[in-house]
Amino acid sequence: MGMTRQRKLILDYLRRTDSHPSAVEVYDRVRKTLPRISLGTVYRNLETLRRQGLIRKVETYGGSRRFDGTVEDHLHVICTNCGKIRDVEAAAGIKQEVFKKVESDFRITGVKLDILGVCPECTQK
Amino acid sequence: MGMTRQRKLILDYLRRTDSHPSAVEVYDRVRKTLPRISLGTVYRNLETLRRQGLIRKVETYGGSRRFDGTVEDHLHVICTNCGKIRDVEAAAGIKQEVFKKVESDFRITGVKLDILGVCPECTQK
DNA sequence: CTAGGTGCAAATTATTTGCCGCGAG
DNA sequence: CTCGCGGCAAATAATTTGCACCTAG
Repeated sequence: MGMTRQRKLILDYLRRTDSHPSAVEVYDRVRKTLPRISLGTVYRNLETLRRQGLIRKVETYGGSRRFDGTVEDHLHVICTNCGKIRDVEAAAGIKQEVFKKVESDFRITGVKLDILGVCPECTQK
Repeated sequence: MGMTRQRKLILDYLRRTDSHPSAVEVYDRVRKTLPRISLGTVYRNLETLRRQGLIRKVETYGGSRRFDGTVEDHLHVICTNCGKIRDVEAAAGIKQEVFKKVESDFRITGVKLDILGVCPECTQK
């Protein structure tokens, strides 16, 4: 089943970086190897890879979506100044604790948790 | 300080509803009273009210932003099927607990926490 | 008066989609 | 052959902004 050259490049890049790039950043990067690839192809492949569970989509607060080659459950800290996203060490089971404390008439299926902060570079300014 | 007719209408509506409407939903509603109001004005006033701390912006996962007339800190549960947003009762200090357990080289300033679930209406189907 | 707000329309930004043609199997 | 994928460009969707006029304070 199709793992085309373009799709493989995108996946490899996401697995190799920890910068949680946007679609356009993936595009710019992959274009160095395949100069004729289109942004539409990048978007389509990102969605395909996500459906296959090979990458994750990272929602941001205001900016464009980012993509993450690490699929294991982990937390992100987002710089409220420049939008930078990094992985965070956090006590295991932190989401489960929240889970237990919520009451609702909705059938609860999950918890969306992000840490907000200011990155070292932005703190310096 | 300017609290125009249009701005007041928008604020009143947000305070009266618990539906966390989008900008367009606010627009449709306010237009019943002021048929010539523009969507641009709605967006501008929503931003102004937010800066004044009178309303809050609610980020969603995929859809358009929603607005909330309740400014006190509280949690949202979001229906992953239809996007409906409701307030949730939750143990106080739940965010502080998360806060304490996070380690990062970022200067941590906050925690973004939402509950995901399926609303009663969508569960029935 | 006059600063800020408004309506309107056009611009931006992010993302998705239609079409057509190519190339691997 | 033919079917999925890719490139390109146009469409959508959400939000923002420039501009000229208007209005509340």
